[in-house]
Amino acid sequence: MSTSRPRSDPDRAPAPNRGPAAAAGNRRALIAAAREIYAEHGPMVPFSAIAKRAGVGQGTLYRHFPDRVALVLAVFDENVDALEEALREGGTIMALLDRVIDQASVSTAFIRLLSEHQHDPRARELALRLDRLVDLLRERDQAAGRIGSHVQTIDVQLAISMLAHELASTAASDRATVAARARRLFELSFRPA
Amino acid sequence: MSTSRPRSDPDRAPAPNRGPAAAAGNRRALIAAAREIYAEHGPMVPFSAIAKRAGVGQGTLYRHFPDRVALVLAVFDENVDALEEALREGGTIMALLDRVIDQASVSTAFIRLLSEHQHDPRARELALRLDRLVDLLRERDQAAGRIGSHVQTIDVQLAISMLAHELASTAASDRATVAARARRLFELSFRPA
Amino acid sequence: MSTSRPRSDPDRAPAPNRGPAAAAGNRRALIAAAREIYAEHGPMVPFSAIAKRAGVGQGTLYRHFPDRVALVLAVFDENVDALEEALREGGTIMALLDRVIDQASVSTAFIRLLSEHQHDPRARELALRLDRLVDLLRERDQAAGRIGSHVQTIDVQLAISMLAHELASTAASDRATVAARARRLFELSFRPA
Amino acid sequence: MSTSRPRSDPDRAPAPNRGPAAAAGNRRALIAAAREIYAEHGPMVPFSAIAKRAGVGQGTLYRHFPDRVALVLAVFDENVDALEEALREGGTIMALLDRVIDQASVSTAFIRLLSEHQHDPRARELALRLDRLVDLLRERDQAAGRIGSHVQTIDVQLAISMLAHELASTAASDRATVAARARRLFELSFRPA
DNA sequence: AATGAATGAGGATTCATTCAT
DNA sequence: GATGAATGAATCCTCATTCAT
Repeated sequence: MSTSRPRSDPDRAPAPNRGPAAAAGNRRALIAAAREIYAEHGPMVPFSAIAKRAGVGQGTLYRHFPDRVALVLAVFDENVDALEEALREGGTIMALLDRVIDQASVSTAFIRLLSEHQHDPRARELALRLDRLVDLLRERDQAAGRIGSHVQTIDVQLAISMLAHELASTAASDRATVAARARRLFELSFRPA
Repeated sequence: MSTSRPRSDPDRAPAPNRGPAAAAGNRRALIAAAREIYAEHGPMVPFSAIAKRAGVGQGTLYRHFPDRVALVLAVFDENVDALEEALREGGTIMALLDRVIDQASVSTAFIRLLSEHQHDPRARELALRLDRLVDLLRERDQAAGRIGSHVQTIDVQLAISMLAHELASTAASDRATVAARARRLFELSFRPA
Repeated sequence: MSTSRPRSDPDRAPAPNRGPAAAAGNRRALIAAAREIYAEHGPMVPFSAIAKRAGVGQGTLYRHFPDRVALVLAVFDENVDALEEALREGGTIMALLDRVIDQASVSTAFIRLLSEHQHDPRARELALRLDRLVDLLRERDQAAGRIGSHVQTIDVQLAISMLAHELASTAASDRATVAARARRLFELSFRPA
Repeated sequence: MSTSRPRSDPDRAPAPNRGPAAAAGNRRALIAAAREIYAEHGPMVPFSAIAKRAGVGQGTLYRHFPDRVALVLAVFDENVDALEEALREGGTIMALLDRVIDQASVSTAFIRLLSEHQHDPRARELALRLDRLVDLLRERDQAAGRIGSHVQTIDVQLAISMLAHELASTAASDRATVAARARRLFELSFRPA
């Protein structure tokens, strides 16, 4: 019956909410919120839940990310940044798989997105970045004899995709076990003859 | 306040199919419709779309299948029947994977169901039937030296699950290619050392 | 998945279900089922629940009672028979109230019906029978000095109606208490000055 | 499969009323609409009818009142405010009954609610407010000799409840007559010995 | 005369998206 | 720039009623 309107979710630090500085902060908060929400509830959460978790209004969410695609891409974009940074020097295919496993919820959201919006140029571009990274790692692994010469880039991409999908539909409690099993299967697939 | 709820205009087109004979036909039609719809649109289609495709009313769908779980299970149940029949004599793990590929859409709907309703006894029971079949094939393959002794039943189950998930989110036009690639990966995983 | 169709609710004796003898039996079973169902679940139960409870098909229910009105009237008709029989000789207004209390669920269903279908001639006729009984009792009570001369037939009817309504919306566990309180209020209203 | 659910055609008629100012107005409009609708059609009207009457969308109704309980309570809450204000000084039990009669439709909706959601704390709390008012009036009436010492608070509550129920199921045209009759019955019940 | 399957309108509810403030 | 209220289409599900068998 109260007529007063609390502005933000109480369990989140109150942020300055105007001006360009705040705008950047909101963007970051939204991406962080999306990570959390996707990890907790999977990719089917109401879009509005992300705004609430970020402590901003719905309008703000839409201002920064015109649709779900834009948001998921922004989230995954950061992941690819991190992957590139971490793996460019000395990384391996199996280390990449391990990362995918660690980031299961985000990976999944992105993989789902890719299958649903294969033709969205924003998605293509991000997928391409990932492809280039995979390509680099594969060549290096093969040169070092860590994986067989039969392995092609597309095989690794497929492994990543299957892994992400599988983890997406695995109960949190079983994820570690499933991840280990799946990892081993692909290790066998990739091993040198 | 009204206790009675009049629902429909009495002078409508006459309904053509009643009685227990039609009921069995409707049941079959609904399962067939579910197959088609799942193949075309994935497992998230409105429940009512299945009724429409089957050419029956919503109520008929609910009469036969009180919820989505019941329907998917009925559909997949038939698949397991067929799998058992086809593979009991002389079947192999890879032949089973090939079947899963052929039945991708149904397999997927079922695999999804399993992850969302892990504790539903109806789902458990059907999963168990599949497990037993996998177990049989694995033992036979190992005895014949077709797959390595490192392969466990759970590995095959995982392969099936990943395959189904992957195909579920693959555009129809790419499915054959993806299926072949994935199949090869698992063949390598399972090959004898 | 079973295709066999059990014909009747298992917790009810199987009745011969064809022919004129069965027809009368079904009619009685339906009325009895309605009593039970109304007592347990109030007047809002699905009509079909009554058929199920009676162990007959939906069609049979509709054959005997074209609508809810017809059924409720049939049920209450029996009650009025009993009331007349019990009270014609030596009955009193307060004894009538006591009966209404005992038959709370049926009384309620009827009272509700009356307010919703005031103009249905079948309902009018039954209401009239009740009115005549009330009238008889009131006159006798007044002649004996058991109730005041200010009491009119309509006052008693109103008391019955209010009592029935109230009990209809009282949790089963509180009904006895409420009934006793209400009874006392009307006793005071009716007492001779 | 689709993760996003596009809902509405983007080129539609522009919506006129947004923002917190309109929100308060809408809330008031919804409560007013509920009053009207309940008066006209009783408490069983589709929830959506209230939204339509208020001239707002369904979502707006649900935003303000997550369920029927919340709405009815909001409506009746205002009534209790008014009752307290009007009767705190110099009010009597019979004046309270008169008010209940005037507000029959709302009283009914609330009384029904109480019986169906006896354990909802929101309902309890409001019921308690009413109880306290009844208690105050009863004591005062007894001190002034306007009602008998046999009258207890629960008797008055019961009278209110029965009155409300009765009026709920009385055709509008008969309500005044019925109300007067019922009022008199309770006056007699309460009068000093 | 009985059966129970079929029907579909309609109520409850959710959420993607827009936009006045 | 931010806010969050408003919107209504769409989905789920229930049941009164009909009617083929």
